Amino acid sequence: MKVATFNANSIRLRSQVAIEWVWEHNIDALLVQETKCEDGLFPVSEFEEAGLQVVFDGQKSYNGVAIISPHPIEQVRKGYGDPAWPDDKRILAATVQGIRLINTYVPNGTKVGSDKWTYKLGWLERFGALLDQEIATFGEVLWAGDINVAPTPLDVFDSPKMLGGVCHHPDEFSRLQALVGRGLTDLFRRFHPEGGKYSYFEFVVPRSVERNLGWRIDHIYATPSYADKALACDIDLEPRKQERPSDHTMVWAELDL
DNA sequence: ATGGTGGTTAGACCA
Repeated sequence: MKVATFNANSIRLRSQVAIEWVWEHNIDALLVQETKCEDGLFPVSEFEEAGLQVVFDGQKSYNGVAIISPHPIEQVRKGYGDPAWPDDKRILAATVQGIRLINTYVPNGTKVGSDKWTYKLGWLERFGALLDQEIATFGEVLWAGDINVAPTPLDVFDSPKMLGGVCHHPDEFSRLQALVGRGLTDLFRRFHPEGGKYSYFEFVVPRSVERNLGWRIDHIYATPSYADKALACDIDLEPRKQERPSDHTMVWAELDL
C-alpha cells in the first residue's frame, strides 16, 4: 500500500496534476484537502476517464476533502455524521484495499487568539473522539492530511521566529500530542530524523521553495501494527516546483500491507 | 512592523 496526502488548493485547477502523480508513483490512495469545490462541481469525470475512483465531501469556496484511488473506495465516512452538528468539510474516511484511511484538513487558525484559533484548538480536541471510534471499529488506521501544525523545531524553517505563532504554538503541540499519544507514529519523522524537509511553502515568501523556507504541516500517522509495516515515507518536492503549483506538495508513505 | 502571492469569486475572505 502506497498512500499519500496533498493539499490541492483547488481540485479543479489541480486534478490533472493529481491524476498524473498518482499513476506515475503507483499510489493506492491519495488523500486530498482544500478541494474548494461544491460536490456538484467536482471534476468526477476527469478522474473516471483516467481510470481512477474518487469520493469527496466539499463546500463552496473553502475546505473540502477527497480520496482518489485506482481501487474501490469503500465504507466512506463524511465528517462526524451528526446532523445536529453541521461540520465544515474537513474529514473524510474510507477503506481502500482493506486499509482504513482518515483524511483531515485541520483548521488553520488564522491568528493566535482569534475566533478561528479557538475553533482550531477545539477542533483538535474533538477529533480525538473520531480517532477513537475509527480505531475501535477498524483496529488499525492511517491518519493523514493537512494537519496545520509544525510540531517540533525540526518542522519549520525558523522555529524560534515562528514559535508562538499559528501552526507552531505550544497550545497546538499539546493538542496534537494528545492525538498522536494514542499510539500513532509520525511516519515521515521515523524515516527522516533530520530537519529541514518541508511540505508547504508560502506563496507570499519570495522564492520560498528555492530557499527551503517551508513548513512540515502535512503528515501521515499510523497505528502500531501499520507503523511496523512502514517501508518508507518522503516528501516529493517536484509538484511544488511546477508551473502554477499548490502551495503544498505531496507526502507519501509505503507500507508492506 | 508590514507586505509580499494565490484561489474563489465578484468585494472580501482565507491561507
